[in-house]
Amino acid sequence: MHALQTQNGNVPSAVGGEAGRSIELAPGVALAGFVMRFERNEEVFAEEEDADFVYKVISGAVRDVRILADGRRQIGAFHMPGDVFGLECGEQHRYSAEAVVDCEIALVRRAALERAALRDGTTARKLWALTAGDLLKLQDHMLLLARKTARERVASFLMRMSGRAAAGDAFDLPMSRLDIADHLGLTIETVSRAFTQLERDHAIAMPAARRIVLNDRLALAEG
Amino acid sequence: MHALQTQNGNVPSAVGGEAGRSIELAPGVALAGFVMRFERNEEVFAEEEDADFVYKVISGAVRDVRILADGRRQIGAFHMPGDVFGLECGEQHRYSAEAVVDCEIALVRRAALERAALRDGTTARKLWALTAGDLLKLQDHMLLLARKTARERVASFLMRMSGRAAAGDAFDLPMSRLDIADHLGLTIETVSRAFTQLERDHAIAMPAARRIVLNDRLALAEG
DNA sequence: CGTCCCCTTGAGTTATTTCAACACTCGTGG
DNA sequence: CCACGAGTGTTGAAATAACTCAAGGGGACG
Repeated sequence: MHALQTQNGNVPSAVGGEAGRSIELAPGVALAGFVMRFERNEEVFAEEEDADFVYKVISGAVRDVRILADGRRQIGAFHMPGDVFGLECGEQHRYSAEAVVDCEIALVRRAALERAALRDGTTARKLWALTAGDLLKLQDHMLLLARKTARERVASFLMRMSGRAAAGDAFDLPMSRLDIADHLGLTIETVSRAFTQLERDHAIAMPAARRIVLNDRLALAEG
Repeated sequence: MHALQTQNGNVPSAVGGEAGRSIELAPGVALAGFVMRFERNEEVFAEEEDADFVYKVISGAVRDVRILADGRRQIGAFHMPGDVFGLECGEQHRYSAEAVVDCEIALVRRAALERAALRDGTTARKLWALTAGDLLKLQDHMLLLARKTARERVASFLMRMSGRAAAGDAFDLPMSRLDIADHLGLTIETVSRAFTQLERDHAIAMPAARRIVLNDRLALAEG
């Protein structure tokens, strides 16, 4: 089975004891689970795989990926530390999830979560709130994909990835230009040019390709 | 308050008795509600409005709309008869909903639904399933917006709107080319050209601008 | 030191948008 | 009955944003 044996033959190492470490999936919703390490580019779960677990990023970053028949790739979202992902209402995952960099990820059995939700209305509501939160984020992203220019898409992306970083703060992007392009519906070249252009316009500084310093005026470029 | 008094001063007419008509929101989840008529282009609810009701299309069609500061418009989804919409986890609607054509829409008080869900785990799960279903649809739409060509977007859209109609069947689109464009992230001209092109290639026939007859080969154009 | 991977940049191409004109339908009112 | 205007859809021509193809730079690592 997958969580203990990935398709590429790796055996991700369990950390913190297989048994009963408490994982907080939402405020006030903590269940027994365990933590595993995943290497850069390792698959956390695959499309069509049974959704037996729910996941939470402890450290690192995760992308979820879907592929069109002819190879076109789309990254639906990046999951950062603290984010819960892979929570499905149906029986199977509809997309695959991969570690962007080396990760620690907590796993909770979905069956346990479902039981808790069925017993307790408050837990059920928080579960629903998780899915509803994903929906809200996706709605914003849809607007970005449908109506924003390349420059605006990259600016919006940087604003989101900066998290609580203020103007003047530096932060690191864990993902490659290709990942960003596949998330924003662009090509790597267009993403690269947008970065260059934002830097030229003093909306950001780039001490390194993946290290970003924000300027106030980036917010204006968001559209 | 909105459901009884819309922003444009109209008073939508209640139908079937204000009190206690039973509305089925999901299989096995039926609550007391009432039915109202909305005219073409009338607002069902507004962005930022308190989400006091959950809605179900009885007849007609509804679009949900979000507007960017500079006027760019995006239609997140069309809701057809049988679809539930406007179900929020938070307190406010994040987008507005408008009648595409004259509609009959059932309303259920959200408070009643929340109470039912809190009491009964099965109801809570079905509520969650509704939101999760919206999320799945939106994920497909995201892929369309991010990675498909204009022709593929229109073909995919027609496949979805055709519902159970088979090749050779005709069906009517309730919405304008502008609505379609704003749903697919295109301009009206590009949408119009894609229709013309699909007809020229015998993927569809168009007895009228909004009346479509499918051909098998439309599926190939989907991408 | 060489190789691989990732990122950037330039030049030419293309899909889509923009701007403009025109056709069609449907009410309304003369 | 016809003229008129508003709303909607189609088409053409020019402009442009993003893509494709191609080359080269730089860091990490064996």
